[in-house]
Amino acid sequence: MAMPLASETSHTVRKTLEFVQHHRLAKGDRLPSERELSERFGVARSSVREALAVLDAMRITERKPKSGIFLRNAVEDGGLDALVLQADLGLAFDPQVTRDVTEARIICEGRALQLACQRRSDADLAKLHGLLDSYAALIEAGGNPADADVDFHLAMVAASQNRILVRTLTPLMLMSRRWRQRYFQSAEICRRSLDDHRAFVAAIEARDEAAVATLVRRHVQTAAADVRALAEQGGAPPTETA
Amino acid sequence: MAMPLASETSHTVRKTLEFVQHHRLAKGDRLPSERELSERFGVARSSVREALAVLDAMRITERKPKSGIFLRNAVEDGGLDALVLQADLGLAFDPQVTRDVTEARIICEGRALQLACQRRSDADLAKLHGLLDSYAALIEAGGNPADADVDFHLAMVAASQNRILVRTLTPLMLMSRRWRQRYFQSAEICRRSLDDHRAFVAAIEARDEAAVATLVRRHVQTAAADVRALAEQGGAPPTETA
DNA sequence: CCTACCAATCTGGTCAGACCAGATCAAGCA
DNA sequence: TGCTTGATCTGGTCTGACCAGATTGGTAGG
Repeated sequence: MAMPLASETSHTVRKTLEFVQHHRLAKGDRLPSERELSERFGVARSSVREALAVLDAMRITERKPKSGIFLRNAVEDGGLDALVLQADLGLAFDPQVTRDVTEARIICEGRALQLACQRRSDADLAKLHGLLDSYAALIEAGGNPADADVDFHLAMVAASQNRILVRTLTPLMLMSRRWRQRYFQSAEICRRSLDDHRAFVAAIEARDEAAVATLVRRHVQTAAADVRALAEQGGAPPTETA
Repeated sequence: MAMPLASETSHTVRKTLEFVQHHRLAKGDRLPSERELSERFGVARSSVREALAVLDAMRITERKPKSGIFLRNAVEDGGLDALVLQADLGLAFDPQVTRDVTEARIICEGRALQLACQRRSDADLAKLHGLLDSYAALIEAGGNPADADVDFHLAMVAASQNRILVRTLTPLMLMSRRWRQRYFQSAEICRRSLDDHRAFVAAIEARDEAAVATLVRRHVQTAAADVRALAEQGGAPPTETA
């Protein structure tokens, strides 16, 4: 799951965002016309329009009829989906954003898991145990658990019985998915992650809200720190221009 | 602000969502083909494709090449933007959703405003005072403060210096915007809202985290209760089929 | 009667070109 | 200089076409 983009439309969305970033366009700036973009990107105008419809829906661009296409927000000020898109596309990120994401995750997930302690059903617990097992198996097999990690965290949040919290946390999880894909290449880190997950399930099973709150803070902050360390030693962010 | 939809594309998005709702389509169900939808809606296939691109980006639909269009999620399980869309379109809502939104808002906004107490700058404070004044003036003039209310709350959250929290709360606020538009027709409620806003600013100014937390809980819960009461006395939800 | 295979059909993906009407802007007139 | 006006540009929408893979129904073979 979690790969929203498909073929030419996504290709054009990517190209457009890269164009914006490359040309340092700011809020209110005007983009080239649809016709020029289609020529520049080597796709039909209809494809450009589909991409722009998506960017419009994300409040990144604004198409003023008979006038032009304008940047409504810097990409980083658009909706959360825009940030997920940016992450999926491997575009550069403002470091402040990653710090803010970490903080927001701790707030939302922390409280969500406390609610999960209160409200979890036996079915929720069974599902978590199942996910835990497949998570362990995946790591054992040497796979990259980035996606499974997202699923696991969202399943825990779902035990709060609040679907809106799940939707709220989804983009926050997906945004960090790419970063963690590198991060999880370390077997040591995978093992530690698995241990944390076990602790999470145990705490939710015991309805131990205090333990869960502490776990969330430690788990998310540690992960963020590790990713940051990786980024620094790995040099510049992955702006991989296609 | 906060009116994302424009012309034919939005029209088709709306029609499509209405189709899904009317036909009680569930996750995994298949929609009619693009060609059939275009005929049914009386628009060109290209317009249908733009609308589908948007719905795809919102993870509501999934277009499987050469196969068909499938419902990835019930509308209510899509991204938060999808819910905002649904609210803007005036489509019916599951009551559980409104309860979940309230809870999520209390969690996120409560913590965000505590952070705002710690981190607010003088500029933040000045901006809040400014918004407060125009809010008061708007109510005095008999205008509907629904949009101004959204702006005010987001400005408070922005004082937390965490842009991701702002982005997270934005859809939660926008979603309830419609409900509150009716709610704010009562002068009494407007006055109470203004008093609350004053209290918010005072608490943030005094960096009183405890007061802010209490205020958020009371403010949001009261508003939700009032809206619920309105909905019950007002009869069925506004499913206004165009 | 059931299975296996194949061709007509359907589907999304993409492209090309056309028309409209309002916005824009520069040239030309007053 | 200032204002009008018309050529040009822009997004919005439609029509129609081709491609290649997915689907499916019917037929031939077991």
